[in-house]
Amino acid sequence: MLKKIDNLEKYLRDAGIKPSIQRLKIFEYLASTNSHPTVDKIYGALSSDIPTLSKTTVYNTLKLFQKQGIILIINIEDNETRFDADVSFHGHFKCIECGGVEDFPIPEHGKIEALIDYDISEKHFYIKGICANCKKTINK
Amino acid sequence: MLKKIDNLEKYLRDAGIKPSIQRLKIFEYLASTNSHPTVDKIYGALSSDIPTLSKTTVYNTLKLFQKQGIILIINIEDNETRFDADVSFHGHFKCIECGGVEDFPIPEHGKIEALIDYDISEKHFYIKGICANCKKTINK
DNA sequence: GTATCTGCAAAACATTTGCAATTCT
DNA sequence: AGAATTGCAAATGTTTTGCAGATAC
Repeated sequence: MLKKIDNLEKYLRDAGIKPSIQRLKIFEYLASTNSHPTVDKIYGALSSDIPTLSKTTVYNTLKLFQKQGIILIINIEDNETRFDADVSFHGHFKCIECGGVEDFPIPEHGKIEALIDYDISEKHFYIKGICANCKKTINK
Repeated sequence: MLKKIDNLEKYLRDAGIKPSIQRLKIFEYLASTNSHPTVDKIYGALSSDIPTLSKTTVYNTLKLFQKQGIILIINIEDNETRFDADVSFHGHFKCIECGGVEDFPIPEHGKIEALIDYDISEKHFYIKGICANCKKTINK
């Protein structure tokens, strides 16, 4: 769960990122949704708000955010890179019916870390299957 | 750990795959290495053996293998799709120094499944960090 | 002889790069 | 003014598609 950010400009500055309009809006959008959007989705969601926005800027910004550690890149499908403003360790569930991606908590992950004696910089866990909604629809 | 396959042709047939030369060699190569190779690596490794091999066939074959459930697609980096002939649940460790990907066992994964009440079709867990070898080199 | 499989060439798509214009301080 | 940021257009790289020839049953 992403913790509430009360001062977004400060949040970015503290991460070493100058808060331009584009950067603020991109992060704000990412933090406001739990849909784990792609570059295309982010661009589409903001281009009416910032008509001059370019995809290059979305790419640049997301790359910068990741470098500075305030977002995670989610690679579930090889043809679909998604982004998450919640950098705490949690699982991702992708529905193979509707394509949606949801979060789920992973309580006892200390045990997983104990399995590896290397230096860990990132941990990812994801599951694919059929979500509750699609399951209902299919059974009709 | 990939179980030993004594009759590869039968293994493919049982999975509903006609064992052409290309398919046999591609699976054989995938099962023989623990490097989790990319399409490019697979193609490069086999093209001297099968000079007429095309990348399209490698793509087609891997897609078929995945559909029939005898390989896994490993998405760790967004610009690098890797493949694994071991479809049992295990973790992947990617070294951010040397780029290598290793397997590691995940013993108590029943607990992870219990966290999700949806129908699960695939489970993936991966970690990034610095491998033992690179750690040694860096400390020099 | 009909189905399937293979592999070339072109197309499609996502991402990156070079660079000029813009913005910020 | 000087440095960083943005955004266009072109380049790159990977994967897919259309189709013709080869192979298998």
